[in-house]
Amino acid sequence: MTTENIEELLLRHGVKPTAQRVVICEYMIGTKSHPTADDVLQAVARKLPVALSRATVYNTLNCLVNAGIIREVVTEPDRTRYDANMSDHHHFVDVKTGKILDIPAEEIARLHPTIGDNYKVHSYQITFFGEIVKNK
Amino acid sequence: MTTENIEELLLRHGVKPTAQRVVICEYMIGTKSHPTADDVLQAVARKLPVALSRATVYNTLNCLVNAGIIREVVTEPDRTRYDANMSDHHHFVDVKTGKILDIPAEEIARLHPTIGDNYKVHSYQITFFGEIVKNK
DNA sequence: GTCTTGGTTTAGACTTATTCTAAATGCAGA
DNA sequence: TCTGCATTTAGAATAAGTCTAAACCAAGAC
Repeated sequence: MTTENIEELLLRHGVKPTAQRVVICEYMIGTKSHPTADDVLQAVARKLPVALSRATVYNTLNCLVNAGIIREVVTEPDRTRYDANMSDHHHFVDVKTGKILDIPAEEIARLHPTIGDNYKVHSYQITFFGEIVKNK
Repeated sequence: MTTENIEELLLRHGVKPTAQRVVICEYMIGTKSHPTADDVLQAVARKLPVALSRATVYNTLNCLVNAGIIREVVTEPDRTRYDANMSDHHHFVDVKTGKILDIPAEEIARLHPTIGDNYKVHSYQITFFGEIVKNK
């Protein structure tokens, strides 16, 4: 994706495309990994002519989340990861390497708690976020 | 559950039942909430004749997790919650109050992303933990 | 072109959850 | 009773993330 396209993407979501935001967004769109804020800082800092502040990385990531351009992934309790894949999908965490893979929603049916084709599932967790309609 | 039963439970799982562990485990078994380590400390500290150290609460909770007596619940990125309900279930987070409810696995089918009987689901996330068998 | 305004970025201080450390404690077995 | 080893403790250390106040900068007003 070109820089101009990134700028358009940001504008379309109501985010003013500053240099920092463009380069962070570009990185997020271009990676399939699920980086932490610190990963983003490491990867992006050198691409900017000026110093990039940690606070700006956090600001920008939160900004992109609020704009609906990326989403948070909560798999570990001590750090937030981010994912620019906004399609309907879930996550598979390799407990040995910590690697996180995207699992398309339509593939879920094949992933039975016992054994899938490509994955051996030790455990899984479904978390719903929403509102209680009728409280017992 | 009586204190003797808690001790037996701990022994059965290979955990030496010290006074601190018994009282923490008892609290976990007795609550349906999903307390943080700090919640546990607040609730349990007064029940012990001696001071209870924060480190002991963390040690004990990790110990109970490793023993398979309780499990971690990861719904927020900045704190770990614990759950003594070891049955096959998932979680519903009320985004307004932060309240966490247990959803039995067999009830999942009724919880469609659109609307359930009792819950309005805004979003949900499934996270699998396991090993990659065949890596593409 | 300059001035003003409001949003953005910055460095560093701060907060908060969790882990680490080293000393004190206390049970279990000899 | 003595000894050894796991457990507990208080407080220091670590690390993710937020806050703050000052500097910066782009866009519109004049």
